[in-house]
Amino acid sequence: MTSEEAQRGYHHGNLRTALIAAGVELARTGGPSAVLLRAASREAGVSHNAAYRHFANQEDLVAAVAERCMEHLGRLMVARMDEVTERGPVPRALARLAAIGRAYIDFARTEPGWFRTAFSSARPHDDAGPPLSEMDESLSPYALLTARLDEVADVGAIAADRRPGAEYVAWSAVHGISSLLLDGPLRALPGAEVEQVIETVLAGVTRSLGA
Amino acid sequence: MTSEEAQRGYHHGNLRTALIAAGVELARTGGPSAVLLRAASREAGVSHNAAYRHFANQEDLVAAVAERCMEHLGRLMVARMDEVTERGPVPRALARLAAIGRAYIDFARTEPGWFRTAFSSARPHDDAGPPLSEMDESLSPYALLTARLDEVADVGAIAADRRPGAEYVAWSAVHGISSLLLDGPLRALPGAEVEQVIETVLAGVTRSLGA
DNA sequence: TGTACATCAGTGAACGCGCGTTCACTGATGTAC
DNA sequence: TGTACATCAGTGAACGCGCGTTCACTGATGTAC
Repeated sequence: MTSEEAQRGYHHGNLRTALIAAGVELARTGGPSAVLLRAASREAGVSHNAAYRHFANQEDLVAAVAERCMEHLGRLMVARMDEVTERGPVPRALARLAAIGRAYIDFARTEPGWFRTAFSSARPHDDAGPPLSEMDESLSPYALLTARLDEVADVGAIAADRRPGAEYVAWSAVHGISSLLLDGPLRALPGAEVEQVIETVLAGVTRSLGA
Repeated sequence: MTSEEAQRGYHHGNLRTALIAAGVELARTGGPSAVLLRAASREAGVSHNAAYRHFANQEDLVAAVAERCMEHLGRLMVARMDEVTERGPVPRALARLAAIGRAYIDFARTEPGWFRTAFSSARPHDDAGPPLSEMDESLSPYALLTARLDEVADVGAIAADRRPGAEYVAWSAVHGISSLLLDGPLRALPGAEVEQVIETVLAGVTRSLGA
């Protein structure tokens, strides 16, 4: 049902998918404010009000595009995590944690439009209840981070009293440096210095865990 | 010269100041994208193209407004820092550092429009050369942070090898939690939990210094 | 002190732009009998 | 298998909106002599 539908082609059929794909491309270059109904329709080769058959309004389209951007981020994190080659349990767990942090930062730097879009309309994170989105939960950056921290705790590389709230410390640092490199006063920092700053921040996170 | 000018009133005279003030109010409610030439002119009670006598274009106005927002942030940081009552050198230095971090986060939460605007057009941070802006350097959040870290180092509460790059670790964590609370999945977190998260992050920063 | 003139700050009308959204419509697809 | 009909997906024209920016202008301010 889903897979045949996705193959059917544009002119009749999966316009919703096509519009989201077009929106993702617009977001890539121009960020969330470039995700316009008319532009996406144009890109999809369709009249500019056909979109209303698939989205209630522009906000709806942006939300769908944002979800795809978040998925892209999650996928990069998983890919980088899986590349880790360390063998010992402790080095491996720490390397996997660092890898997803690195991926997050790299995503912000190489795909700033997607990064900004992903967080422009993020739904609130609710602990209970059915998910508000259709996104694969295993690609959620937050879920990935939690799993990594659990891993680190499992191998005993983090003091028990430092596990609670560790998500926020790690996420804040990584999200913060990403934002500062994009929008902040670090925007024009030369490449070599950027590398050093990233290393320092990631090391700071590890250290704050008491590892 | 500057002070008489600033008192002269709107209708003839310091329209530039009036437009920036109007822009700051617009930014407060609607963020950087609400800082429009026509809206600011309207607010200042002037025809919508009078602004071109004082600003080259809209971007110019936004940059001026952003600078004022950054000043507001700096002022809050200084005020909170000066409220610290701790007496011993080490607790005092650490409390002053935590106070500016708290102020930064509080500013983001209570004045999200200003916070976003401040970072929407931040000029690159350059180490040498004349300042690109007219902003009082002593109100620069970065300068304030550096001074606080120096203080902490001076009283011996931070290992010498951890001082380099400490700005980035602290700033990233504080900026990150601020952004996540505004735009990220933490947006809808209940107030009590927010307090706890902030405490955890600030504690993580202190810990990462080895203090 | 008075006058001629340049300069400066603001006005009002107009331009073109692209957007979101709504309307009545058309043509294709699917379904009941 | 054929036919009538409902439903669905897309069209094309139009609306109103507010914006940035430019133009020729006017009236006030300041300055040289």
